[in-house]
Amino acid sequence: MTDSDTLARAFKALSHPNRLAIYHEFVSYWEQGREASVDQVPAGCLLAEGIKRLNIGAPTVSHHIKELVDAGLITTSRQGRQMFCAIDPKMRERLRTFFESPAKP
Amino acid sequence: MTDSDTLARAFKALSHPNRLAIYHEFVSYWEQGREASVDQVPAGCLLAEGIKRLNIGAPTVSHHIKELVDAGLITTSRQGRQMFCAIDPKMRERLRTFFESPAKP
DNA sequence: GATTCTATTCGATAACGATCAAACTATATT
DNA sequence: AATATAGTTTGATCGTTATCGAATAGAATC
Repeated sequence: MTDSDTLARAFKALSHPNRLAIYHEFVSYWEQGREASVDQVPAGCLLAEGIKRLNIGAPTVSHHIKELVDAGLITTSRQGRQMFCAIDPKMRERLRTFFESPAKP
Repeated sequence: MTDSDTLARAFKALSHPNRLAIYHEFVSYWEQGREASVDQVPAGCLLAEGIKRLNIGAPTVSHHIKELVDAGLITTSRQGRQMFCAIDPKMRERLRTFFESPAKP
């Protein structure tokens, strides 16, 4: 897959309002945790407090998270029956530089 | 439209490889032109040399450009029968800051 | 081991989007 | 006026996707 396709795929993952909201929720946790050395966010916050406002079901959230993972935007791990999601800083930085001028595609 | 929807819409416009390529072509021209005080790019480059490699027809290019405009990523103007496209620097900057950490959504 | 909790997979549906060919509009050239 | 050029609109097709309910899987708790 070309670098251009990688970018397009990441943008596609962020192109849906609900998925963008989920990603942004993870970003918030991630930034809070930087000083506390916590870089992983329980996905439970999605189904419980966080994403409940989105009014979408669990299968849909699962689908969206898979898309974010496949696009390289986040990573996941597991502990027990909970899933943990973390922002992938490399992809985030790659996307930031794309919008820099002069661009480095 | 909320700011979040604005972002999602911009990402959607960039989520298709061909549209991303078109946008990026405009970015290249825009950056070259900065020193030369030229901030507008002839769309003719699309149909002629530039976008010909994409192997898509004129109606599709027109559709894609409209999407980029509607998403606020570029602006267009006209001189005679030619269309001119220019990057919208504000939206570009807005997207760049979205990927900054800490994020300012 | 039965139940509960968290997440995933499956199958279906309904909406959306990329693309094209054909027809059309507007501008420029002759 | 006739023709050519640049882009748009329309209508259709075909693939993709967001979403759900139901069923499933795995892990913790009782």
